[in-house]
Amino acid sequence: MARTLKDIASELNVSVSTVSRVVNNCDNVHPKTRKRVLGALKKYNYIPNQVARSLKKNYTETIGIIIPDISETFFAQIIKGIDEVLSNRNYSIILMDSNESPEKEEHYLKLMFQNRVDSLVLATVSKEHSALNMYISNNIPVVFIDNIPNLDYDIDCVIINNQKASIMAVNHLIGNGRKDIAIITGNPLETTGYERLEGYKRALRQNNIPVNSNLIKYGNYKEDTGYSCMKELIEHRAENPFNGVYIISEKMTYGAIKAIREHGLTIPEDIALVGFDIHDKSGLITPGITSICQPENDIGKIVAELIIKRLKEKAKSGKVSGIRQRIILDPILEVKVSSQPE
Amino acid sequence: MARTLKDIASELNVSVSTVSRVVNNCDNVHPKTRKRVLGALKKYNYIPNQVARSLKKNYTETIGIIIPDISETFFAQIIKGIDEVLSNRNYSIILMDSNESPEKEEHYLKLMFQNRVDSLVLATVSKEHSALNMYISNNIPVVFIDNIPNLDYDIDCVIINNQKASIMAVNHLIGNGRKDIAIITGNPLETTGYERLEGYKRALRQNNIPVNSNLIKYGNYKEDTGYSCMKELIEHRAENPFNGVYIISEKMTYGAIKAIREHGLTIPEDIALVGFDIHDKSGLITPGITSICQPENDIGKIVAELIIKRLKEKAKSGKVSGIRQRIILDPILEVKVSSQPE
DNA sequence: GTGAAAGCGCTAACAC
DNA sequence: GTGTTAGCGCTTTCAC
Repeated sequence: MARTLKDIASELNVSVSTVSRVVNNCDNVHPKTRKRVLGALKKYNYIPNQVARSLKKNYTETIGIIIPDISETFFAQIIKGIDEVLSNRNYSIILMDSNESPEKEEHYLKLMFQNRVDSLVLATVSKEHSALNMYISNNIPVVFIDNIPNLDYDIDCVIINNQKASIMAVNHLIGNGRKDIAIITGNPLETTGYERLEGYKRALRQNNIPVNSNLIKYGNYKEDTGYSCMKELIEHRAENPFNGVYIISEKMTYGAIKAIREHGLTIPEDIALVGFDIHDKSGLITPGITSICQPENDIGKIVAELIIKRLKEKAKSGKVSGIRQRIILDPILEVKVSSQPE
Repeated sequence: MARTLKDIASELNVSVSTVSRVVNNCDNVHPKTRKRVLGALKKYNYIPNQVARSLKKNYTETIGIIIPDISETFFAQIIKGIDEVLSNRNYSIILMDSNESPEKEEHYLKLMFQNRVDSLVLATVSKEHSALNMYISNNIPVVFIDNIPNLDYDIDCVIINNQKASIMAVNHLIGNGRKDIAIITGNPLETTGYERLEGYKRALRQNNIPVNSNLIKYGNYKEDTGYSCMKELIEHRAENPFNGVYIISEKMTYGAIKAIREHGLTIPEDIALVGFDIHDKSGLITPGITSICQPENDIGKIVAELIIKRLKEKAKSGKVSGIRQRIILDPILEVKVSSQPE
């Protein structure tokens, strides 16, 4: 079973093109012939070879996704959103997990290209984006999520307003009576780290609170740095007191909470806390963590729609045209107990 | 940039085969020629077309993974394990999320085959496995994880000892003084649901505790059924009292806890609880949830190694040979507060 | 309405 | 050590 067009054709004494026409539902096939062919297709359980098709048609109906950590709910949900839209159109997803490593990301960028994905979704962790050139110069649409690179050409991206997210978080803490607010942010050379830090500073300034650089810690989004940054903050609490903290990633938030508890401090009494991307639908975490959340499913769907649009343009005009879009969604502040007044 | 072998060849006035030899590091190329070709390859930033290669070589260096829910930590971690091993060997992963739907699974099974994946990893949610025939009859190795199908031929799988998992969970509850133990399990037509339920019954019998079918509830692994099953249990508590519960999936555990809290009951005082696949490294959930855990990373790596082995066999003998392996790993019981004596 | 044939980009057997 | 050639399975143009 599942042989080639040729097999089916010679079985029925028709030409491959006729069989191909039936497979692809083209007209100009006699109803009788069609019926015969359809029968044989069924009988031999024929399934077209996408590889051959791709080579011929010069597209693969495949899109690539490179993300830093599939086990982060944020990315998993985005993938689900993309998958929902794209799988209906018979696209397949090639997924690679860079594990926060720029080297792996670069390797994967090549591997994806080698696979000739029609389009790429990238949550970059790299500062160096020369490997993207092959996509750009070959007219392969790239859509950025989460982090966006600093490039001298326009890009498509679907992100949230990161400054706004921070302003919401910090204003909320201030509104609840906290003035000495620390932040655990990401690498400021990445847009997410940078923008979220900027928003934090802006919010403080707007409230006439001086920015204390000793209350700014830089992690790498992973749990252990959330832990170590918080530990440092707590250990220097005498010189640099704080009673609120804002942490810009899911896993760092977990690590930070762990550190706070280990030091016998309580949330929110000693430290009011706002996290990021905390999904605790069932309310299992006590106290409930106030968090900035991103509309992952929307992001995924919008990414998919944008890709479809770019691919259509390309099919029409031969190249990715249209003005690149920065689609910026609003973050959501989910208020729970961790940030409430004492 | 990134053109074809032909382009490079005509640029240098050599044949495509020479260029191909250089690209593939074959010998029988004059060092001088090699150098020239290498230079051109670099200059034009040549990246081989995997699609053409796949068509010619009759394998794609691609493996497919179909799972029911990428946002479950269990599956995400398995994928990371597989990826770690396979990406080093230049394999790419095509991922599809069936979202617990048998229809989607079947569709994806076809789509994967159409993509001519070299091998398939499947966590099936279906009772009907005829779509697997195309893999079997075309000698494409399939490795099952999590759930295994009831088929009349041998299969490769990497799973945990599900009966043992339940026995550990139930014995632990009994050891902590609970005798009236409920279970929220999965569909008993699936092996995970069935085996975990069997283990539960066995453990009770071994302890001379009668099985009360009113304390057995069937969910679908998702959060809302964990919630509704627990609700039912609690509402019929007068007739069918219980003071311990064992829940066989991550998300159902979350749902169940939510229901327990909403009814004003406490864990472990009113209900001692053992969950499944709960990863709470930072100890955020209070009380800490005692849980059966699976060694996901190991599972992923073993799956990948098994695939490599099968693919090697196939390369050698032309077909997937060797006796199919059921690799059964031990579950781990992580004891926290939720199951401790009052 | 149908078939013949070229060709997508590559590999590999064979010839020289 | 290098080139020529056939062909992987398919789509599509062009004849008829």
